[in-house]
Amino acid sequence: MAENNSGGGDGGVGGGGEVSANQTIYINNLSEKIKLDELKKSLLAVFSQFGKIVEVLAFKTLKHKGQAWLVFEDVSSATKALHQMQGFPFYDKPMRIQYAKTKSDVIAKADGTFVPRERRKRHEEKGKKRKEQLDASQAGMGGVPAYAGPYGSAPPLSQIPYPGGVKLPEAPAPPNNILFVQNLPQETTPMMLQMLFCQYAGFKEVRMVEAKPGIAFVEYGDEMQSTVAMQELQAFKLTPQSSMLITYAKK
DNA sequence: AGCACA
Repeated sequence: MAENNSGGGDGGVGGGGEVSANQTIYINNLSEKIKLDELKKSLLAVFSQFGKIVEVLAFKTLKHKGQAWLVFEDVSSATKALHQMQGFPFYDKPMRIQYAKTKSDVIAKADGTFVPRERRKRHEEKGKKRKEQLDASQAGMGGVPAYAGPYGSAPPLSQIPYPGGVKLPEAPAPPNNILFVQNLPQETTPMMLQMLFCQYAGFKEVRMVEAKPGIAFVEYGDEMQSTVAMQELQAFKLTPQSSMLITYAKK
């Protein structure tokens, strides 16, 4: 009888340093040319499919550009996102995704373990090589009252309307009824795409471009309908190694 | 490359 490891390690042997599972994923190799606000909205748009997102953090400082933290409500969502979106071409650069090294403040505040940073920063110490088991993580935190609904006051980020797609700022196509699909595997046929896109209301037709393999146009009746299809199929994998990238077509 | 909490 095989015993499943319940929630513990997946068998992945990471190439780099290993970090344990976290509700927050750390993304780097992001384009640094994108405005922060757009970057965060686009990340939200593409990652909401994996579960509720509590917060998206990104910064412009030298040390932190090209990186973002995405806080999921559940670890399982973070795990799905990490595996499925690994290497996903985002603004023409493949995302590199890891679990964040530490718990996000918003999560710590929710579970009552939040410690203000001014105190944390002074806790740097060197020279101790001895291991000691000091994690009394179950110790009751007497001082901090935990709210019943910490997420209730947070804005429901995952419900923010889709901002306008994952696309380069120099090619800003306004929302319209035609979708531009990129990063399709070589073997994609119009029939495959039709099967996929015809599930959504207003579907009219799919056109592939023979001169340029890997892309397609999908037309809907109006932009509301194309937007729904875009949101549902964003990052859909026709093969395990390629996620499709959907934007609005340029007119 | 780079792990924070605007």
